[in-house]
Amino acid sequence: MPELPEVEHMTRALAGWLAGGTLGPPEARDPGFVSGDLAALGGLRVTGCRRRAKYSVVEAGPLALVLHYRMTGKVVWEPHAGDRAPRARLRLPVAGRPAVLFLDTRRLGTAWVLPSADLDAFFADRKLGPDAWPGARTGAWWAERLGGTRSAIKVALLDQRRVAGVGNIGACESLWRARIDPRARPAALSGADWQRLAEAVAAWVEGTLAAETQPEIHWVTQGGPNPFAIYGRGAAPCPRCARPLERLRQSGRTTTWCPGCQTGGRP
DNA sequence: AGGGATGTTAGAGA
DNA sequence: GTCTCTAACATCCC
Repeated sequence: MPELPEVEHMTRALAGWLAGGTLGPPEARDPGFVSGDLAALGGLRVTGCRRRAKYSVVEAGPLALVLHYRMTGKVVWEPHAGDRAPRARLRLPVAGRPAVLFLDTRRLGTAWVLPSADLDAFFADRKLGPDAWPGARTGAWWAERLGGTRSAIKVALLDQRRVAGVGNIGACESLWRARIDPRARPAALSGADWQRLAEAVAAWVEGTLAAETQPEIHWVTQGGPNPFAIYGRGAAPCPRCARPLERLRQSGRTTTWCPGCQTGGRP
């Protein structure tokens, strides 16, 4: 599930659980998702936790642990109840504190242990663009980052090389909030469209963060009402104009949108 | 039962 | 180089 705000939330949780603590010997179940010398983390003191795009970075002096949650990964505190045995499990003991677990039922998530000095190269290899949040992300900033592509704006938003952190939900929700047609070509967007997009992405990130009230993340699939304005709502009436929502397929991903009020840049 | 799902990556082809 | 599509990863949910 995790997109930028969920990864931000989990990274903050990691910081609260790990910062200043001394790691014990890590243990991995079905460790094909881990690369690098996991055991070497044992005995190191965690100096900081930070997020880059949809990655969490745990820095422990000379070594860093990088986590990517893909579709179903998450981090929790031990003991942890309620999950069926996840396919992937990485346990990080912390002296005098509860252990931290990285769990992933599907094992699509990945963990890397690498020298801290190699972090910049690690992210450079992935060709990630600048983070969508935080920072001064004005309409002009978005126009510069995405304006040079001929792809539809929805597809451009998902391209992590242009701007990192926006996923399928964030793209759909932000375009709806900004009243931009997901099929619009970036060249067709006005300054006002870009400005609304800038505000919409920030509102999506900050609203999602504000909705997480516990250190352990709450997953949409754990039940409860759909928290999104339009994502996953099929042909329900648009919450803004009441016209039935529609779905599109763009570059292999489903776009939910409202043809009634998402008119910015309309082709 | 089958299809789709919040992500990334590689490869093919236009 | 840009862009699109497909497959793969593995599991769950409708």
